[in-house]
Amino acid sequence: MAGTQPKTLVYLVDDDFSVRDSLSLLIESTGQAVRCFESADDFLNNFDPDQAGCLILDVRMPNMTGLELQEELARRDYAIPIIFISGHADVPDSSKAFRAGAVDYMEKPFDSEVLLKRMQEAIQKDLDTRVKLAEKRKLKKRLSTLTPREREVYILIVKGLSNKEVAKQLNISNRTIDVHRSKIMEKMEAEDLSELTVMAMH
Amino acid sequence: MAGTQPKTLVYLVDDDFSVRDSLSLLIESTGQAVRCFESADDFLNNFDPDQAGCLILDVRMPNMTGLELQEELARRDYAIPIIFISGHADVPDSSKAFRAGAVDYMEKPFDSEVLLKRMQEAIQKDLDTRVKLAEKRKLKKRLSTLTPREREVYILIVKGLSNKEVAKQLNISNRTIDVHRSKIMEKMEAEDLSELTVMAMH
DNA sequence: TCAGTATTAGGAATATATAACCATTTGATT
DNA sequence: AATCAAATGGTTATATATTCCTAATACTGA
Repeated sequence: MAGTQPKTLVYLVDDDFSVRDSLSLLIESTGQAVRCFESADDFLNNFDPDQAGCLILDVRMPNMTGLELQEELARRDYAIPIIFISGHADVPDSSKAFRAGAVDYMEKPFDSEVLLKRMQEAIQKDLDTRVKLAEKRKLKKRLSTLTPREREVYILIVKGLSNKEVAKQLNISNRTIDVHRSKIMEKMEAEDLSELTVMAMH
Repeated sequence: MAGTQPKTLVYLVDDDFSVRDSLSLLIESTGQAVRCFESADDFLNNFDPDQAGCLILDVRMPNMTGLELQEELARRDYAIPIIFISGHADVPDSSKAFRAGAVDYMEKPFDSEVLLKRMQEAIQKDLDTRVKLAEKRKLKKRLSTLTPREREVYILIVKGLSNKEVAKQLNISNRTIDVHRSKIMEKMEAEDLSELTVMAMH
């Protein structure tokens, strides 16, 4: 089938070939697909933003470091969970990574079991994030189909106002609110007020 | 006035007197109240769980370490934001602290400005958490006043079912649902269905 | 210019929710 | 035994929401 992707993909970025080789073998032994990159730029030019998974990232690399790549991804609003691997103890780097949302920051050599556990955690985190993001986008898309006036009415309705109160607030007739309301329910694909209220909370 | 507390309080736990002395001076210079403890046990025996603020915590201490204190507080469901200060670079400790929710892990000597910034961030985080927690408790308390049957009806109502549908589902008359519904709205202190729905989402 | 959409509004019929009365049954507490 | 809360149900009336019809005005894009 065209466009078929593995369910999840682990990106592994490290300038050291032997690390890429051994880690990719380790990860693939669990049945998890991996794609290796030898530099941050290599990753930036070839990763697929729509692919769910996680990023295992070396801290020290020539040109762009792992932390710089983390910053760049944040600038692009690409929130893939990152597990840092570092050959040298560096508390400030670790703090920076974690404060920017890293899943973990592990020193080499590290326990393979722990890495695989973190990897699973990171992948699950990404899947959860993507589900929520998809929901949000769907709602945003529906919201964008509302006319300006409908949006005004929408806001007042989910605040809990009755049609009558909305009519008074906007100084137009009840009948008009009825029309707006039914259009809103239709466009937002809501069955009832509860659904609409839940949508409005995101 | 009896029971008056400073708005926020910074707990400072470090076995080194000179650190307690200089840091408490630094923090108090910003107008922020501080309370010092020379050990984790000293803190555990004397802190006030109802006091909003944050915890600045030394990692290495005799008896109970900072990380052990963090674990103990987690066991007690006491989620005060923690800023770790450490004299020795230790990436595994840093990772452990962050993964357990620490706000930061700073190496001595550190920039005073950064510490004060983190402190403000941590205090704000605690205030936010406490507001949300208070909301949750309020709703939980109201929920606990519902009878079992009312709770059943409540769940179906916030799912978006109409009274009629709830009646059919529970196989009782519409009238009874009317009664339950009005009791529920009264007990939950909700003005309208929207409010009830919002409450149910927490 | 024509077609479509947005915003406005009325009437009428139906469905649903809310409030104010009522009463019965059951089970627990005093 | 008396009392109370919980759950049940009925009647009546009013308020509100939903759906069906209608149509005027204004603005926008083909």
